[in-house]
Parts: sequence; C-alpha cells; structure tokens
Amino acid sequence: MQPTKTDRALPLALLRARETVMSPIRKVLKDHDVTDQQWRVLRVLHENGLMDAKELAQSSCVLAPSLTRIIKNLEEKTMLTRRADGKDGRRVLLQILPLGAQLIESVTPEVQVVYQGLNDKYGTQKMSDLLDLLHDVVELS
Amino acid sequence: MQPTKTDRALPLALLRARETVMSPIRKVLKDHDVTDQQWRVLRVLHENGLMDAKELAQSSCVLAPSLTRIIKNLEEKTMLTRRADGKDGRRVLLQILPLGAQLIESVTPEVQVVYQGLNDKYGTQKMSDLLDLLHDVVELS
DNA sequence: GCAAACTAATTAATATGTTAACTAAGTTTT
DNA sequence: AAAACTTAGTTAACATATTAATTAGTTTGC
Repeated sequence: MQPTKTDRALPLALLRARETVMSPIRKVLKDHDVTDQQWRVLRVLHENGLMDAKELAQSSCVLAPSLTRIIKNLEEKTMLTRRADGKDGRRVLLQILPLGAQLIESVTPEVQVVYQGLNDKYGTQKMSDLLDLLHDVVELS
Repeated sequence: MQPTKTDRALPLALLRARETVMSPIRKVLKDHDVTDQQWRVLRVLHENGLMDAKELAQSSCVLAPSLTRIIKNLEEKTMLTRRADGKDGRRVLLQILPLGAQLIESVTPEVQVVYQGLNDKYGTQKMSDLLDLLHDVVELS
C-alpha cells in the first residue's frame, strides 16, 4: 500500500496550520515569560473557575504528567492555588489567583491583535467553517 | 478585552483535532517502536529522496535541534544515512535506507486502516474541505 | 582578498510530550 | 468488613519543543 502524500496527510496538515498560527502568538507569550501550555492552562482556569486537575488537563489539552509540572511551576509564581478536595481525597482543586488573572488580562489584548490580523487575512466565514470542521473531528472520538 | 472562549480558539481547536487523529495512530507507531516525529521524518524522506536537513525539517514540521537528535537516533538504527554535501560543507544530506523504507511500507497499511476509518466516519468531502482550509491557513505565513 | 554578514547545523538549557509504573483514595464484590 | 477493582495524581525515563548560543562554512562588500 502506498503512503498518503505527506501534504494531504491530516496530522501533518493540522500541525503545519497550528505552527502557522502559534508562531506569532508564541512570540507575544515569550515576552511575558509564559509558555503556550501555561497560557492554555491559565486561560481555561480563568474561564471556568475552580476545577480539578483532570478537567483542567482535558480542557487545556495537556497530559496529566505535564500538568503536574506546570501546576508546580505556576504555583511557585503564585499564579494559581492548589488544594486537596475535601470530599474526594484523590482530587486536586485548582483556582487561578489575581496574578494569574492579571497576566491573562494584560496579554490577551496583544494576542487578540494577532488573531484579528489572522482573521482579516483568512476571512471570518472561512474561519468559522474551519472551527466547525475541527470541532466535528473531535466529535469522532 | 475579553479572551476568546477557549472552545473557539483556533490553536486549541487544532490541537484537539490533532490529538483525536493521532491518538490511534500513535498506538500503531508505538507497536513498531517509532515516535510520530520519527515517522514524519522517515515518510517525508521516503517521499522526496535525497534532502538536506533544512528541507527535511521544514517538510516534516520538526525543529532543527530535534531533527539533529532524531537523525542521530535513526542513523544508529540504520534507517537512514547522513553525509556532508560536497558543494556546501555546511549542509548535511539525508537519504532513507532499505530498513527505513521497509518500516514505512510495513507500517503504512496499518496507519491507512485508521485513516480510512476516520475518513468513513467523517466524510470524504468534509475531509477534503478541511484539508483545503488547513492548507489555506499555512498560506497565510 | 579579506573582514563582515550570513547560513546550516549542532549544542545547551529548560519545558513539555509520551508511556509506564507507582501511590493513595475511593468504589465494588463477596 | 476485607479483598479486588477502579480512579486521580504523581513520579520516572526517555523523546521532543523551544529559544539562545555556538561552530563551521559561505557569501558579500569594500
């Protein structure tokens, strides 16, 4: 069986698209000393309030072992707090702290500028279509 | 400025979609002791023949420092060869070896089965549309 | 021709990805 | 209630991502 041409392979296409989008955003995040994973974790936590580690890992698309390290790191920077769940001793509850929320709020405008530029060049309708199609891919699992 | 809801953020959507697609494929690759990065590198090399490291890195969406280590690893497994370019002493020329090509050819059918299942569930037309939209994203850079 | 600027690749340092093994806490079975 | 099973989180080991610095080779400008 012949391999699919690499430029029509979905995983590589997704990766290339992601690199295109993330590259300029990463620069912004870098200026604020945040990695994109830390950024995802903080954004999800900012959006959802109190969460346990499993929810947070799934929502932010970070694996559990990575999240453990990221949490440790962000906790040391007082960006978030970590405490055991009283009802279920296995769970760890996470909550964003003012410093974390402040980071989100100060970096977001810069990131939005990049998104907006992307959106203008790409087209709002196409962007919406793309997001819908991507959402459908995730639904398959 | 309010952050974009994380479920409509393009980078996260791309990442989630990629995870959905890659998860079953990774299992296949794991059974053959190949990481997905090594797989990408070998596939691109198999498709394109002789390439220098820079081309290979760009085409396979791997950063140069990672490629250096991946090449070292694959070279030790005699999956590919590495030699200096006679005309430009800075460049390194890579070529796939029979063992590498054999790996591609033996793993590809299994990967294709996964792709096919995905394609059947998702729809060929939608898949094609998605690939086109993703391609257009990359064109923006 | 040669120094400056540039380019390809590697190395270094830190963070994350990935799988497996492990610990602790909770749930189910009998 | 104790054993077996399950689940959440962590730790471990290795591979890759990311940026910066370094090395070696090439090209440019004067």
